[in-house]
Amino acid sequence: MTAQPATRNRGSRRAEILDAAARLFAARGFHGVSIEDIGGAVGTSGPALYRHFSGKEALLSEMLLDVSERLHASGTRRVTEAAGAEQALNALLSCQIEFALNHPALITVHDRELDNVPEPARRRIRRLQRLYVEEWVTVLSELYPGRSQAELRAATHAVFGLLNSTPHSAGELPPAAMAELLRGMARAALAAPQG
Amino acid sequence: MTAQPATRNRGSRRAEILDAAARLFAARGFHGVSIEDIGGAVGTSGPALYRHFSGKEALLSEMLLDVSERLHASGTRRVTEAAGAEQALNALLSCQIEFALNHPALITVHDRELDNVPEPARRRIRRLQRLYVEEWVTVLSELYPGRSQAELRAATHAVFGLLNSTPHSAGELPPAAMAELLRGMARAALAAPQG
DNA sequence: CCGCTGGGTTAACGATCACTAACTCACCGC
DNA sequence: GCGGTGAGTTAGTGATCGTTAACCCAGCGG
Repeated sequence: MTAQPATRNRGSRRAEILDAAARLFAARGFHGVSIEDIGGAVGTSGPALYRHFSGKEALLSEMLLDVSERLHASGTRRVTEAAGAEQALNALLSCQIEFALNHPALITVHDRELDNVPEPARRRIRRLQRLYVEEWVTVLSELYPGRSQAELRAATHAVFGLLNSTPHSAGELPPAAMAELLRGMARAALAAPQG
Repeated sequence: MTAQPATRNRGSRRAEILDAAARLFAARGFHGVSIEDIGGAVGTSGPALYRHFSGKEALLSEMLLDVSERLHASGTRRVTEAAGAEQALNALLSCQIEFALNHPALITVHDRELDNVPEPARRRIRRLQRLYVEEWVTVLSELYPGRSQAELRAATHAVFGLLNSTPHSAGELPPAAMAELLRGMARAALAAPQG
């Protein structure tokens, strides 16, 4: 429980706080978690957080901005590296599945607490989310021409819901099996004949 | 806006409050909504709610219990009426899709706010949710023998996530098209070859 | 006309919360 | 040794919240 008291590497405390806060926010919601709860989860008590973050909302803002940026950035990178739409879709699926399996709390907070983020950051997060969705839609419309953008957008959100179900079925299957199950279900769902 | 002041049919006020509270809880979370917010949404102000509910947690309890009961009851009814596993799955899908399209706020609250429900009611709600999932698993294991219960349970949660994505893609498609899209995606996802 | 009941009001109370203030102290370059 | 800085502490403050109390009043059965 007691961390090494000396020689903490830089910024590791911030990351530790963000991690604990993500778990608490996912479990009880932003307003259901107090500053003291977060402090207690990292071994300090209460207002010590203000040495690292300017406030509770700033903490949430940074958390969601980081998630949106990581998803969007890794999505873009893997898509441009891919040869063809088929491989691009596989890359996007891998990204999202890996994230959903390794960071279920962040995934949960990411699509629940956006409107507790104050305005300057909210717009940036929403923009990154929109760009990420459009990345999926672009790949899918190349892979399945003849289907409308609206339909593909709805299908993308549906696949996100499917993949992000991991917090609800934690422990049912070993992670590798879960990853393959989700990948197969997502691919089949996207390839389903429309209407 | 102004409801007829006299001759309210019995209990309509309770339903009105539950409806407004569901929308608010879905938008801002249980702890992000105050009693005054809920009162204001139904035209009264503040503590008038205590004429209809014993408290804020009781309101949430009744809301989630009602949702769980409706899902489980209609699921059971439609499954026993169905001839064969194929039709049973279709019935379950219809139930869940209709509910997800017509009551997105209730769906959202139902899988977010369970642990804000006090203990006596929480166990009942969890039990109903578990029975509902087992209903799906039973039908699916008849339809796809050779797949483990754990895999089918994870697949069921994944399909719930897919179907309950409606709050995220509201307005992308007309409701009928959305229903057919979701049905097709869910069926394909469930029929996907495993691992 | 009276009294009851259902549903509403405002005022107040105690708890909790985010945040600030004032202080402490280990560590580190010089 | 010594000042400075990063990171923690406790005490306190103002706001907000859930809940209760006390009061009000339309409608109605007798």
